[in-house]
Amino acid sequence: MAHWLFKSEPDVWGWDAQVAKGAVGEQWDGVRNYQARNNMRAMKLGETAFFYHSRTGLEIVGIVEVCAEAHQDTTTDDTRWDCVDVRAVRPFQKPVTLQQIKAEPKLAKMILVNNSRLSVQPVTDEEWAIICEMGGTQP
DNA sequence: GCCAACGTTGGC
DNA sequence: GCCAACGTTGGC
Repeated sequence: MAHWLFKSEPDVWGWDAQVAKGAVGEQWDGVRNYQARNNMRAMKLGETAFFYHSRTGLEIVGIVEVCAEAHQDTTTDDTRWDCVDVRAVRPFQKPVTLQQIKAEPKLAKMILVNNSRLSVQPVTDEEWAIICEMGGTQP
């Protein structure tokens, strides 16, 4: 199973808001970038992803899972834009900061480090395992 | 709040 | 099809 990473500004949509949605989850709407959209289209039900707080958090705070595969983003009539639904799975015991990620040589290839502007991105199995360990949670 | 990096738009 | 202009993102 593939792994992913979602970014959001916590002021707009943060981990707490995601948790409040419970098992039903919520669509990851508002993405208006083809690369990010294509990544969401590639997601399969049950695949897991990191939840990253950008701009005012700069840390990975928990894990979400895909609970509905790609469908039309209902916040727009523009049929180009799809999104998946995600629900919170569990928080990290300890958030993993961008600084920590940058300080770990094995994570130097992460898109998060090299293309900070892509809001939905793939994560390799190795990166997934390392970051889960850093966050004190099961992969 | 600033500004570099990036993606998109639109005139030619 | 090119590329300058513009808008947005996100780390600092």
